[in-house]
Amino acid sequence: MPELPELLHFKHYVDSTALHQKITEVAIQNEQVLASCTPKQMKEALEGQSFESTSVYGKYLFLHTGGPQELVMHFGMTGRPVYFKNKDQQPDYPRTSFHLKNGYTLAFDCMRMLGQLYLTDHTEAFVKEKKLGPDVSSADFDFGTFRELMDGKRGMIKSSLMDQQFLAGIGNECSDEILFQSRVHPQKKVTDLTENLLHTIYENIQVVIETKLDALDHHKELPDTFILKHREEGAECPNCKGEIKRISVGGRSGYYCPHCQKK
DNA sequence: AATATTGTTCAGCA
DNA sequence: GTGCTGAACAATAT
Repeated sequence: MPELPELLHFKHYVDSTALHQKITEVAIQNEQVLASCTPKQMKEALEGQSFESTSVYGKYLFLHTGGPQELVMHFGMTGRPVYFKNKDQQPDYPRTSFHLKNGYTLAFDCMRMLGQLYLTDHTEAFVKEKKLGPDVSSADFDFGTFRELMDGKRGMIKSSLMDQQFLAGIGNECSDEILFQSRVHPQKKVTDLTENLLHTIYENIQVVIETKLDALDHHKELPDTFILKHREEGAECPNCKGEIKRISVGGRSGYYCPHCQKK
């Protein structure tokens, strides 16, 4: 679930809760989620520090401390940050918990344990090491950049959108929505896209991310015109009332409307 | 009981 | 090198 809109929402959540509080203890419930350090290193790097600010790049959330090391969260399929005080608000699957001076805890909650925590001393070096493409929510990500990148692609559009080393932040659900809004078949070859369609896709990347983020931040529902509200086989297409179909693209299930989205 | 789910990574093949 | 497929990772719901 966590794609760029969720990551930005998580950023807003952490920014409005867990900042500027001394970390009194780091409790590691499951070592498996530590991707680049030992429990000891994690504790030594963060205990006594505080989270001062956050930033997002693609599907990674960076929690900047005043110290030399910063924390990086990757949420896998089922992760989320949870800020709570009392036991009855404690999430079900905390894998690492950051206890704060004010009595609250910021937990890295991750049911399926595919999420990872990293320590890094440079955000930029981390992004480079992961070979991530441009973050699609960045102001630098203009149409020229997008078109130039697409020039070098030979595969299917849905796979390309989801390739984090190509573009950072778009996952399975967002790619389905971007392509539905653009009326482009998920398996259409990038080389077959016209300049016009490329521009439509580019615009819809922003529309989908902004709409999803707005819905998350303000507890609103997605518009009924979104395929994400009808994302199951046999559901009714909100545009033509035809049947939504499921296909496998790049090893993932893609949902689309065969009538509205032609190759 | 079998299958699908979300994201990443890697092996194997064209 | 690129792209596609399938598997593996974990745990849950249907």
